[in-house]
Amino acid sequence: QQPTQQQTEKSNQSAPVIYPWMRKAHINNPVTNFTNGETKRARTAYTRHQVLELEKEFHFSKYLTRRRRIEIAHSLCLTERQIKIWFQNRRMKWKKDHKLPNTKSKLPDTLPNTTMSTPTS
Amino acid sequence: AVMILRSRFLDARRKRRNFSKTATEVLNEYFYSHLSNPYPSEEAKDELARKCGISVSQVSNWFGNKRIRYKKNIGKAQEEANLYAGIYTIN
DNA sequence: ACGTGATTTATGGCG
DNA sequence: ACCGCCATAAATCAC
Repeated sequence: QQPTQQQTEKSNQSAPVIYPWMRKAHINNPVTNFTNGETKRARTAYTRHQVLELEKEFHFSKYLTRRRRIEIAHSLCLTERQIKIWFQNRRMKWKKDHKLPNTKSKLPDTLPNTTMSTPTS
Repeated sequence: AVMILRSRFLDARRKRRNFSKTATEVLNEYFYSHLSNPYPSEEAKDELARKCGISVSQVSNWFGNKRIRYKKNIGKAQEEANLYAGIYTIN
């Protein structure tokens, strides 16, 4: 067990730089992984039933009243916060799906000049 | 049961394809030359998307995946990817 | 089987 | 104080 090597090789200047963005974030309610000693963040996968119901509700209305949120939370065994966040995420997804995938040029109109050179699809 | 299988057909990720080699090269070049802060601005994403022939959200996906997967390594084959930026960290 | 692009839960900042 | 939007993290899916 003597790694008598200091790794003073030529490839020395590369790896060890750790910038702040590389640190872990959001490491709460971790799941104890014994096999590797790793501590992973738990990400609960909602059941098909839960998603189906949420999806139905979303189709009915994109926004929730406080009252409705409480009802759904109880009926699906999720927290109010989870319901709220699910709807937020769902709205984001809806926006992504719903906006035209191509020609996202946000140029309003009123082109200053007519030098538009053949958009060509 | 059939419903379940059916829903998988409609998933977009079904049709997943890898980006072109040049696109990946462009993205990696940006990533490694901004290793200290690999968070492209909206304008930078726009330009990367144009250069790579992919959408802006695909650029965002790529950087999200890249950051997480880089972190999960730190000092593995990541050194070897240093071929891209060398030592000139522009940030 | 694994690599990689995409999607799904979840956080935090800001308005 | 609260809630929505947004960019992002992290895990996971699926080809």
